[in-house]
Amino acid sequence: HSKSVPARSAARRVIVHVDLDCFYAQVEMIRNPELRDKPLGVQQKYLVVTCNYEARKLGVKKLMSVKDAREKCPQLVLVNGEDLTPYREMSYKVTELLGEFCPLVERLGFDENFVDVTEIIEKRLNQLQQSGCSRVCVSGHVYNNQAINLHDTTHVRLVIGSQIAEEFREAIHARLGLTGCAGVASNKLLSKLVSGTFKPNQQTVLLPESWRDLIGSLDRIQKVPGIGYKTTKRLETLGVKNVCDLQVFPSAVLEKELGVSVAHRIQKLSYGEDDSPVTPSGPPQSFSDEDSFKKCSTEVEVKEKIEELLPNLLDRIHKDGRQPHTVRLSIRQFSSTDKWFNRESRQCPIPPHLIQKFGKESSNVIPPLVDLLMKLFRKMIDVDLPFHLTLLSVCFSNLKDLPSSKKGSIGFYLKQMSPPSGSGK
DNA sequence: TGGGGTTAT
DNA sequence: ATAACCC
Repeated sequence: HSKSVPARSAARRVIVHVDLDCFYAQVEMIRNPELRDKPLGVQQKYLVVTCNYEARKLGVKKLMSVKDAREKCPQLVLVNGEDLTPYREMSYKVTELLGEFCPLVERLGFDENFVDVTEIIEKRLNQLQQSGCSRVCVSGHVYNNQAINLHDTTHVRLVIGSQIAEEFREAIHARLGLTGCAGVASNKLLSKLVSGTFKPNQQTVLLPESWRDLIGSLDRIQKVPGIGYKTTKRLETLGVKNVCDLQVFPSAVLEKELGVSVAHRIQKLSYGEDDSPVTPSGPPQSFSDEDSFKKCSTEVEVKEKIEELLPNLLDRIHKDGRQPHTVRLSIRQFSSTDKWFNRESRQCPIPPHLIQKFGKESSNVIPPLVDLLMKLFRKMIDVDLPFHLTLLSVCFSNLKDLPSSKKGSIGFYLKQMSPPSGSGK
């Protein structure tokens, strides 16, 4: 079936990137409609992590401190967003909805999804041919206002992609009440970059002839998705400051500094090339819950914090229906220099007799789990010496389906995968 | 800077 | 177990 792309050597994909507008703030406005017309910020600890457009007009920015935000905008309404449950739930509804259109949906964080719509377009092209219709009309913006050539089949396919993107956004709005942006292009990198070009609640398609302009519009190299903080620092060492520098930089030198794999990948990114597939995310690989604080310096406090984190986590695991086989405890220790980046963790298998208890309603898994986690804690921290933690995190991973005998509410969106159809071999 | 996630080594 | 990346 997948080998049915023979002579069409331009076997180009069409990818849609969907990016919800100020997601947490939108969810909060749905939860409490009175907040609709007010400047709203979502607060975690002393940060405003996101805010609605009312607030942005008044000068509030993402990740601004609460102090600065209130100075800028005294009327700002703040809601606490430290419990991600409502956002996580809405996030999966969006992914689930996109999954109704097509199986290739990949999540990126809570508010972004990539959808490979190549196959949907293939079907629509056939329908169009059969009905003898040659009129196709673009939805939303065309990057650079580039003229569309309807004799160019690549253009036509991207235009149909723009129509599908419009349907995605309409469905998300009609069914979930959320607005967002979309970008349509031939790969994930470009679709993501182009989705941000017209900003709230709009969409943009990139035609292949304009990729240079899109890439060239990136003022800093870290704006390339996939080139992060560390790589940027090392590129600066090499004198590579912008995307153009990276394009023409000698590959051999780059490989020596970053390794073959990274060097090759990011240099292709600098040409707008990205052959990474849209990988269906499916259900989560891990469940974690964390809390940060100013100071935690006794074993008793650590135990209390862990006990606070567990109920919520166990609830999520129970609703998921799968059983975790690994637990991890992560900490962040206070340090005046290098304040944010140093996390350590220890993990271990969950003993089988505890795993069994996970699904059970009445059983109290918490005390033995706390014990297990405190053992992990003592592997990291000598409790006889003074310590100063600023974060604790508990993560369950290595999730396995329970043996099919056990009945439960498998509450997840994963569509029943059709059993391996190829079977031959 | 929060409170999450993923993959590669 | 860590390090990099993403939001």
